[in-house]
Amino acid sequence: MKPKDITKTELELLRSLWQLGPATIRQITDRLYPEGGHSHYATVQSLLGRLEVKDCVTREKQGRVNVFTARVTRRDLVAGRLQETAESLYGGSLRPLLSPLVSRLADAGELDEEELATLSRLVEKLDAESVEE
Amino acid sequence: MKPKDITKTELELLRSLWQLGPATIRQITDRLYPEGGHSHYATVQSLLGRLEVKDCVTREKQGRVNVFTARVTRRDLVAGRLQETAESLYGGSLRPLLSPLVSRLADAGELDEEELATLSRLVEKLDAESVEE
DNA sequence: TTCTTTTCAGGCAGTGTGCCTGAGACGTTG
DNA sequence: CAACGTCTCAGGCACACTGCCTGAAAAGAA
Repeated sequence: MKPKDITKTELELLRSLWQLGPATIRQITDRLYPEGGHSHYATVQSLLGRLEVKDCVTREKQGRVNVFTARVTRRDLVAGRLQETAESLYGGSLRPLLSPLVSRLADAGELDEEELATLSRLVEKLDAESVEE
Repeated sequence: MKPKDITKTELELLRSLWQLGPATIRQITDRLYPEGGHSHYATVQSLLGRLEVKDCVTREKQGRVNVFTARVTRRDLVAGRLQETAESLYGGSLRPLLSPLVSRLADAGELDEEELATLSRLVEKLDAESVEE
């Protein structure tokens, strides 16, 4: 159960499913390739098939058509990526991710003064506990 | 300058460089493949070459041998991964990463009561500001 | 010289990715 | 009915990447 090895194109499909909700190949194709012909339709189908074996999507036959539903949320994917990053770089520990994240949040100006202060204090404390780098 | 597309094997080399400091192919090979022969030596060389074109490593000729030095830190790689995740899933905004990270930190028991409380309060506030999911 | 070590150039099988063709199944419309 | 459009499945293809390896040359050590 590792919903991680998702390619950019596959992610586009998931995006569509998140927005549309359960949808048919046709609906997704029209969304990603307006003006798309038979080949694009088949491409979407291919990718959906791959997403299905990756357990990221379910297929349900409604009458004659297949309706696909996303089985993972954006949050699931984020969590998976964070886990993966922690594993490959810090032996599974997630705490070392906090400091870089806060740094970048600060740089990007995505936090206000007070939030930043709170976080910085906390990160500093955490980093002091563990020997860094 | 995107130090991200690093494979698991390449990461092993970087690990070695981080630990050894500037090192020769021989040193790295002995570390990763004790008992390794010519082919392993060449493998390491190949991978170092690829890391070089990815700007993750520098090569410097000292006398007859090449000495390789890591050009990225573990922190750089983490930051890159976070950025990448934010881009592919949230259009570049890093803030939505905070909430899942804190959740997992809590689940993993990597924080004490007080730290958790502080973070939870902050995350809750942030999530309230932005419409989530 | 002979042996060892380092280096470079290049290749190869396996896999993943994105895309596409072809053909059949089914219903609709003339 | 026949013609058409839509949906589905099976399969394939070119390209790139990954990890690994061979072969041979250059340069010092014995």
